[in-house]
Amino acid sequence: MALKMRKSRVARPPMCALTQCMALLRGAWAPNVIWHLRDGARRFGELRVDIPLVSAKVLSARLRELEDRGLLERRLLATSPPSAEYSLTDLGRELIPAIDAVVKVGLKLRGMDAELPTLRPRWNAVHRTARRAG
Amino acid sequence: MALKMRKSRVARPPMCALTQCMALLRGAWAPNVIWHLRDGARRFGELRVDIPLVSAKVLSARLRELEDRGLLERRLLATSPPSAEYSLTDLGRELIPAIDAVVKVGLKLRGMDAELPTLRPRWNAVHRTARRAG
DNA sequence: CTGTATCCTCTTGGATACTG
DNA sequence: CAGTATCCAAGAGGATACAG
Repeated sequence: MALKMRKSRVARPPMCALTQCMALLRGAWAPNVIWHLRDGARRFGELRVDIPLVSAKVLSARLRELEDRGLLERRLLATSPPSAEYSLTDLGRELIPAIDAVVKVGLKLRGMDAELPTLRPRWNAVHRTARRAG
Repeated sequence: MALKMRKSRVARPPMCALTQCMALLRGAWAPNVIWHLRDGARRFGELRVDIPLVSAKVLSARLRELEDRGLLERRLLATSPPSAEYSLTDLGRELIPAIDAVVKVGLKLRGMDAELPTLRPRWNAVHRTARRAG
């Protein structure tokens, strides 16, 4: 064999931790939800305004998922029009630094040159439903 | 209205930067690929060993995607069994801190209590193909 | 060794309509 | 307001076979 194999350069803990932690942030919206809860509780409708392109169904699904994983808590409010508040748990707050790092990189990339090369899986072509008569 | 709306708490730049940057890391394997290239070039087969559960097709697709986005470079080697090396571009290297933060959080979560609650979309139940007669 | 092609499944996400 | 239900589309990913 012409090349000698350079193998097992990483002891594997980082890989698993990365995959597992990324699994917590799966999907297009989970990080955004956590991000918008970083300063305190928000209500369902508020999150829909914070994250304009997300549909009610997906936001609902993400919130439930993140709740199941113990990253956030749901609190029913006994108001006249019934409302709900979502807030991060301590576990959920642990993810803030990671998301923050991603945000920083994202900002830096646009700042430097960074085309962020036409990456709009389709989150640009939608825009119709989410912006409710705004 | 009983509650006053607390809206536009975020000026929106972070949200877009988050989404855009997360789009660069889409999928289960893109972050792992970048992570395993952080110390230098790796060949296709080496990456398959580094990231044991990834299939050839997906690894190929991710590599091409990341190449298209300018995050890594592919270099054909004129060896007797033809081989290829992948290495991060400067742009790709920009993402290291973000991934690093995710890894750190992942490690901390397992360290503290963190069940990382049975989150194995299916990356645990596979294991058959990727481990080639290991 | 380095991929690609096909086929198939599961997940994510959107649109719309509907309930409490 | 806060969701849920249904239907549908696109993407991610795996298995297998095959090509350069």
